[in-house]
Amino acid sequence: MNKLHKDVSCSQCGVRSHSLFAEFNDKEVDVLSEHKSCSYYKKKQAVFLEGSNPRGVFCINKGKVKVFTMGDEGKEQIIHLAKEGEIIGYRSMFSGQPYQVSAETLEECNICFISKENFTSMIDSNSILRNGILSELSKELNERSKTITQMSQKSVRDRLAYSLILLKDIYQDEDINLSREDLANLIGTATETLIRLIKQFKEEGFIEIKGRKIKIVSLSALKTIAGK
Amino acid sequence: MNKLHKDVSCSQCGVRSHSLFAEFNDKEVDVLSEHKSCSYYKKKQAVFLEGSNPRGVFCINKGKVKVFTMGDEGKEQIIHLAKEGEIIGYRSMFSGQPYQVSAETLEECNICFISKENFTSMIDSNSILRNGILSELSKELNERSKTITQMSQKSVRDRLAYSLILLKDIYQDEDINLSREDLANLIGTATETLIRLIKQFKEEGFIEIKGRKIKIVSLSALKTIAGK
DNA sequence: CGAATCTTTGAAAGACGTCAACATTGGTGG
DNA sequence: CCACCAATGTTGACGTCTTTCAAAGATTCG
Repeated sequence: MNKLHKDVSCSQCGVRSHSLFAEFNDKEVDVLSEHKSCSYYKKKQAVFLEGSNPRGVFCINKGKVKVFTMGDEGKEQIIHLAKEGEIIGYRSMFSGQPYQVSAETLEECNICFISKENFTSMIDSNSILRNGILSELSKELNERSKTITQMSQKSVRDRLAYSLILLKDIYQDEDINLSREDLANLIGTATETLIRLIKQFKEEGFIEIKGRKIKIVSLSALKTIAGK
Repeated sequence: MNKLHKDVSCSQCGVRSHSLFAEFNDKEVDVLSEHKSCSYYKKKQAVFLEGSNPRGVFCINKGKVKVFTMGDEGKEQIIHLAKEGEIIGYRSMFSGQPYQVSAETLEECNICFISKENFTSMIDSNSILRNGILSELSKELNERSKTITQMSQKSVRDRLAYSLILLKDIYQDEDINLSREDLANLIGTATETLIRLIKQFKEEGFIEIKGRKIKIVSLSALKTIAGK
């Protein structure tokens, strides 16, 4: 990716078709495009911070972002991994609260910004977008219910299997490329415990390790461990 | 409460002012009232079931309801406790999925039902309700993020303290009256572990026990344990 | 009053976190 | 381009929190 970032027009944006803006007509896309601004983010750069006030939403054009909260003892809990096409940062916007989570890039990213005013006016005038957002929020709520249940009822080993399946979806054909610490913070365990379990999975032949990168060899085995 | 339940008019409903319908004008309240139907639910009665298809939303007029998922091994995880004035069951409705959670009364309840058609048409025509729902969904999402973090980072003891604080809010001046199993399923632990910790809290003087009922004596001590 | 359900206690095993030491890696400046 | 340092990853040992199983009390409700 070029460090000298060029604005991408929304009409040219390859990931728009997978986003909440997929159903926009040409006119709406143009309006959107006029009102957004794009930025290049380097790896590990903050997108927004827990406690600050939302000024708009972020649309990921390229790259992956982790969304996390900071626990009382300063340990991160990763709540969500966002990839190309996803919009982040709108939840707290609707509730009028400061951000309850932080977002940080996991790799180099292009991320567009749409101001609160523009976004809310789009919602008011566009029932498809509105319904898309309601649907999205509802699905996320369901996902988080599931995560809560997992956290409280499943062993770390089971959760690792489950998370690897999730990550497969996010990284597609690429190898999974997260720091051990991030992976541990996603699963909700200590880094050392995670490392031991990764080793187990490798020895059992479910995954391959190349440095920090993880390649899933037997998705089906992982699914068996992860449960439903 | 009388088993022979009488329909309450929404205009007469004492808890409407704490609900999403608080901002409705007289006309809107009348429309709402016409389209809803009320039912009496006995204790431990199902309101809706995980896996079934949403046909509308439920507005709690009286009583408390637990919302929970069933983990792989058949253990409940309570996601939320709903009380008077709350509307439940609309999340899956928006996402077009079957219910991902079940809801069951914790005590005798009066619960009104509003059909999907009526509810969505209200949303479409009423931007205040719409924004209220967006705000509500967002807040819940934030709460669940916090719960995930708690589940993964806090000890059962800390979580018990936290949950008791929450329950104080729900039961107000009444004593907390949940089965040990429900309390364990809220906190995400085994019933036996919960019982041992309750005993500890009693011995430490934070709470009093009267049969299954729990009375909070020192909220501040619990807050210290629960953390931020 | 008795059956069923809920609650409590004990004992033992296991999962997981923490601490400490060591190994490896990747990025940076020389 | 290399060498070095800081950050990241790995391993071992140990303690403890939590679960599980089993069984005995206590309540509740018909």
